[in-house]
Amino acid sequence: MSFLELVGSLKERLSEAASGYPKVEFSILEPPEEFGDLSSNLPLILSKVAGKKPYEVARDIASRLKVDERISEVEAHPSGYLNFRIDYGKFSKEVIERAIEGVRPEWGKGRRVLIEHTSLNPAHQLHVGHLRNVILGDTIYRVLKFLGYEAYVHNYIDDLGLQVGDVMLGIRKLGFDPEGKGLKFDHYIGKIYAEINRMYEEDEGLLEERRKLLEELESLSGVFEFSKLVVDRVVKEQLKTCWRVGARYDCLNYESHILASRMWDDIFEELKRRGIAILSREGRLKGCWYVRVEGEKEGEEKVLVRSDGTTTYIAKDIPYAAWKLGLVEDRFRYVKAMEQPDGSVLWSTALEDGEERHPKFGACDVVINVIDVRQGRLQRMIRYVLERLSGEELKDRYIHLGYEVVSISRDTANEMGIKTDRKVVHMSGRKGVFVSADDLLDSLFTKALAETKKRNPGADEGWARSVAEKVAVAAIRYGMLKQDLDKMLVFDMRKALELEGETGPYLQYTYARASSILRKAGDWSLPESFSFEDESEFKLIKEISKLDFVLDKVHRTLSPVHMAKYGYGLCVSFNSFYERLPVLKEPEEEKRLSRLSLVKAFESTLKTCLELMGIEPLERI
RNA sequence: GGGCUCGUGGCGCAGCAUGGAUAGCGCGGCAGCCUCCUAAGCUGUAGGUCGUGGGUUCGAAUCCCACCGAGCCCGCCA
Repeated sequence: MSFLELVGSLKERLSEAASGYPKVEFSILEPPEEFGDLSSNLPLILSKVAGKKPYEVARDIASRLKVDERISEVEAHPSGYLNFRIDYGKFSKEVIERAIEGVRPEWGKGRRVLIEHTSLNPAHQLHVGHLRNVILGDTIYRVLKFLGYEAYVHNYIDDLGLQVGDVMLGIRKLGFDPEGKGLKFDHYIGKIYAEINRMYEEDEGLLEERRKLLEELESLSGVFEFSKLVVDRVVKEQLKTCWRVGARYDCLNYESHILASRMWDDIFEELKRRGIAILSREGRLKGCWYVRVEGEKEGEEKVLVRSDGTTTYIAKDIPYAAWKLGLVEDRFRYVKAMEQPDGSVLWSTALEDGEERHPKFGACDVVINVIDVRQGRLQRMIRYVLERLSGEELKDRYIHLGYEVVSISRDTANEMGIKTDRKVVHMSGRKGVFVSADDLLDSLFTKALAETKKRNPGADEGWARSVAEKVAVAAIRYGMLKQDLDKMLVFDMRKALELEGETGPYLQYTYARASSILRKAGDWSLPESFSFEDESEFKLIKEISKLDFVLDKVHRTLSPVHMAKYGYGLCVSFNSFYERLPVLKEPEEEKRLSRLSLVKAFESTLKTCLELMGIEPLERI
């Protein structure tokens, strides 16, 4: 029985014991340590409706309560709480055995989920803001996959956007070096992109040139052919960065393929017919087709089709979203684009000549779009249009997983040569103001390599480099996950390079400590019965048992912060156990084997937790 | 102007869904701990009007309202 199940069972038993009272909502929570392992506020709530003193109700319920055998003590506290103690003699065995077995809940079995993340413009390299997106999306993917979902990761390539127009114009004005001037190709194109944006300020005529280029791009001919080559090279380089931090994808969806599929034309007809898309005959939107969300005021309209007949971003997103949900037939063809470092195939949509056999993409039960909060309104609008179209409530099926942006701290901005009085500086690829993801990873690698060598004098160079790379990724991934989605992440180079305290490397270090004990233990097997006596052992067992409790929370909230905090807490518990009690040197056989089992259970649980966050467990560090 | 989000020790954050028992953690400060399973660690200590005011309640960091401060969105860009 896990912690989640224990809480569930306790709640049921409490409801039974309180059957004489009105039915109320109550909770089971963890009290401060001296009050026990679990407690319930049921008597406090009942006292209100029953008009009795909380303590009285608590004693009454305690006397009727038949608890699970894993609960050894029930106390009606004068405060009105019911406090419980876990019988670790009984609880430990199943917790440890289950942890070692690695049982996993299958809450998503039989359900298809589509996660879209990354989706950055193919006009520049990734900066740390994009990294937050990639890492959040990838972590949610890992968790949902673990929970038994049939999960697909999609990366949207906006190959017809303004940014591509900028790049094409930039190349025309600045020239094109197929070698990328010795830079990583996405870095090179990013420089052109920033430079042409600077040039607009001096020469407004360039904007007209770009408009013509965009028209040509949308016609899917002419400059489009060349842009495709550039875009694909940039995407490939961006993917290298994403792979480096452990992400993987199932399919790249190209905007040009959505356009070519003519899915929009059909949906547009339907929107017109149903009166969802409205033609503006006068005023500032004259000649445009727009939507207005019910209840919103005049002036809140969103244009779908411009007066010149071209479509806006939101219009192109509607058929794509409908495809994701299976509201329209799948008109895409698919080809194998490349193999990824994890060995899986990355597919791509195609215009024609697709593979006959391919995984079934789209048509998912749940769609999760990982996009920063600034697009919240647009995402709600897309969902609104889809709801009008399908007549279905999509709140639980079409989810915008919004997160706050990453900005740069004043200190780091100053070090980068950006003068500012403000507390933070917002990143902008267009202005060339950003912290490069590749550069950050390189800096972290260099620092981690020095640390690894310092701690392992004479170690093999290849081994040290491999460890350093994994430590670097752990640092960046944990750093991105440890604060909740609604908090702006202020990037500070000094803090980002930290490898101590609540960081990814701390978790890896703790894992290595446990691995080291198990490696040196030789042959051993689980004892008949466990012998634990120390508070630190009980605490660790309890933490281990909480894995599915935490998974449940992440599943419900889609917020990986809970996984991060859990992994950290698990390690804190282990380290305090580690510092207090010997394992290998414990003279009593039963205790030694019990502790070894506990270490094994911990190692197994932390491993799961790390893998869900995309952090490599390291046996030596 | 309308909408969304955030405000918790010097700094960075958990806790808020489901109100309750001394408000947790990391960094930084101070004091300790390596003849012992990896000190990327551990222990102790100092430091908090939970933005402000009001309301609901026996009880509010948590729920409601107002205000203040910060950020974002409100484009025929994406």
